[in-house]
Amino acid sequence: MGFAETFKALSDTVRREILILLRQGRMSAGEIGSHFNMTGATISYHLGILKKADLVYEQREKNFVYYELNISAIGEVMLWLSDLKGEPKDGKIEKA
Amino acid sequence: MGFAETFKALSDTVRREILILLRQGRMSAGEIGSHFNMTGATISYHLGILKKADLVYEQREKNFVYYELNISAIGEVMLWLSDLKGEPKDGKIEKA
DNA sequence: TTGGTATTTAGAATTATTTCTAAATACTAT
DNA sequence: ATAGTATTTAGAAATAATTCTAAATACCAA
Repeated sequence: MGFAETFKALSDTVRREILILLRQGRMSAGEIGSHFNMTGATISYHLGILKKADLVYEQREKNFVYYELNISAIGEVMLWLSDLKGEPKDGKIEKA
Repeated sequence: MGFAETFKALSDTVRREILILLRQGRMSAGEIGSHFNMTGATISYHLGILKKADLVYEQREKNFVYYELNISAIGEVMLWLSDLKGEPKDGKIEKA
């Protein structure tokens, strides 16, 4: 999975807003873009980063591309954080 | 708090490794640096970013600066993620 | 096929991030 | 006060990220 990619994806405000939009359900690239004051090319760039981070996946239908939240990837990030919060365990090896 | 700053801080591998080191308890800047193959100046730069993101706080003693995890900031990130996932915020679980 | 809509890719400009060296600051101890 | 240790700051170089315009791809409909 790669936490670097995942946290990097989450570190951009536009991308976090895209994820929040997708809480309501899947949405086409165009509809996502209509919520922002940026070109479709830029939105496509951000969607690509979210997809590479596995935070969303896409479904192609007709000539639309729909994006949807990948809940389980979010769960993995939460696990990493909860482990960070947890009590120190001797000898435990952590992956960054 | 600012999630942009927080996720940006978490998006760098060195900084995530620093946080994992700090699970064991507070550590001076120098000791943190000794775990990495980078100059003290670079470590200081990363510590500054973690501090601005509120992920760590510092305690000055003698001529050492100790850094410590800020657990509650990690909790806030987890809340944001759990909200994205659509989980109930309390223990309240609604059943039909 | 031709044209239209949806989306992505390529390339370039701008800005941000990471890292270093060198210098500065802060504190300790003699 | 002087020297020594710990850490940060400043400035510069290299790399990465974000955004745009223009062009390309993909798919549908007549």
